[in-house]
Amino acid sequence: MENKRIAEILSEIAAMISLTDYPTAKFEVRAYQKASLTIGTLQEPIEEVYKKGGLKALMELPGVGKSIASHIEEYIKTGKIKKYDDLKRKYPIDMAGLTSIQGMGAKKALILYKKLEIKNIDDLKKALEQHKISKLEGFGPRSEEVLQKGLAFQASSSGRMLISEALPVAENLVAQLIKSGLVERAMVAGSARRMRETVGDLDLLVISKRGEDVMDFFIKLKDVESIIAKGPTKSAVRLKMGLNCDLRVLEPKSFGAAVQYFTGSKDHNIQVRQIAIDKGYKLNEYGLLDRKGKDVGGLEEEHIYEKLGMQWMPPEMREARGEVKLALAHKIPTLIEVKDIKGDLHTHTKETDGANSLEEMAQAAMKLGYEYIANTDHTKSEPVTKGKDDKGFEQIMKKTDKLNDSLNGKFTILKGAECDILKDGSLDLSAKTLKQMDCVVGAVHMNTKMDEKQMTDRIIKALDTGLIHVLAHPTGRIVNIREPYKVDLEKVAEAAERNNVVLEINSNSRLDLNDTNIMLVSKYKVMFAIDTDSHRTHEYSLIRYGVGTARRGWLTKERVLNALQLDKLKKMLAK
DNA sequence: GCCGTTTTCGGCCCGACTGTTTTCAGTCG
Repeated sequence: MENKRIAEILSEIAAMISLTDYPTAKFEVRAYQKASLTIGTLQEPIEEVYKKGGLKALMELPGVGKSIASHIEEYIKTGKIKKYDDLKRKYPIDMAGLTSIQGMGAKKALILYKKLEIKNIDDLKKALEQHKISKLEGFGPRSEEVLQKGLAFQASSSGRMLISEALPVAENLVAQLIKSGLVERAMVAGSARRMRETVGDLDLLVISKRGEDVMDFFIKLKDVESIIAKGPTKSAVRLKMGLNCDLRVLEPKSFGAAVQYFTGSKDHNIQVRQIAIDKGYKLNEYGLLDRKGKDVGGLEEEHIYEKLGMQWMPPEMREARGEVKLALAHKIPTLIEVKDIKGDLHTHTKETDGANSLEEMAQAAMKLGYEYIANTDHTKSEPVTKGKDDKGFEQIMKKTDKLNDSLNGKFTILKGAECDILKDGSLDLSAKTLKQMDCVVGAVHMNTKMDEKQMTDRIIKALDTGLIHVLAHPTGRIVNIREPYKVDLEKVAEAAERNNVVLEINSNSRLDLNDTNIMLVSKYKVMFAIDTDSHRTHEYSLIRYGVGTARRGWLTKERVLNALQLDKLKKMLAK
């Protein structure tokens, strides 16, 4: 799976083009950035897209035209892109790495390269330590401070990758192992199976009698960058996408115990092992053994838990947050599943910053078996997104009515907006416009650097208008990129309960609310909406990560608004 | 470089903020 690498190359090309000054450069930059975003969020391996439909299929991706499609083709065929290599010779800088630091763009990176020969993050660190940067023209002590902070934030999140980037790669590796014919079973374990929001490495398990052949096959896969260790039962490799991956080959009789063991979490396993000890057993990755060393566990993970007097529980719950107690009491809740989701209440179109038309978004949702979506394009305070004013939304709503008529009730587009909650807690559209909408998603995007009380008051004031149905990404964070703003979530939940406002679990790269926040606010009588915040049709597939996050927060479908059928949903929204 | 109720050329999101300046460039959203 080369999606991440290709996305990175495209974005690096964009950065390098931004250093040139021919007239159309800035538009080219945007084109490459857009294409990078498309490939980066694609859940299907780009090689598969190409294999199925060739160059034409690539060109159907939003923002990908003839030229970028042929670059991608070149990469799939040869592992190289000439345009990229040429630019790289001109600018031998780790653009992707350096520009990933907040406060550093392509132009600054170029100056630092020319003046101080800074090529990568390590060079930057050294230059900062020696305070060389503040002495440069155009830079000052504040510049050093900002970059220092950017580096620190990056270091605190580095090495762990967003689940929606990591899991498709893991699943693709599993698919290749199964396809090889060398294994009887294969699966993803570890934190990826538990749907943790970020994962530090990938753990794969297979059953096979041909361990050495499996390993030979595994280390030669195209995804592998280098081999860290290789043996007949355990190998570890560095993947090109930037994570390490462990593969274990097991005998069938150990599979259940190994799946349990390697799924974790570590703390969960410690608790489970203690129960095994209390019952006179020994539990390890090879089996559940009685005092005589006889394996009594059985072949599946379920058998292990059963034998210990516990109910099996979804991997998402295994974080030692009380699930072991529940399992012993046989009170594990039935968690929400992807198939329970009936629609998406937070979507964008190319009217603002999306890539597809409303019709395309609706068609794609229908294909998934959804009953409805809410169209929630941006409002005017965000010119970046081409955000619309009252007039703009009147037009969008008219179009939506027409489109709904043509759909004959087979599918429903709810009228809405992702309405900015402004600095003072007021809303970015008039009450008159908002009252005409079925689903208003309120969101904080700007002026996020206020203190906790100010931010909490701001959000509560917005909720108290009674005009908001869903509070989007309630803490404003983006995983690995932006920290949450300071806000008292419990007070917000209290206001949400009072105003019948639904709290969002954003499935996109925000994963906001996250698992612990969901648990925190669950004690209030609030509903949740699991949305994808899709800006292109294929982002609907991110729903599994929102559902995974909800499951990590122990949510059942009864608490999820968009698990309701349309008529019931409408009644709830009307409240 | 992409894209098309403006359809194969000529548009394409732009204002706020910051730190460095002294009228602005770079970055971010």
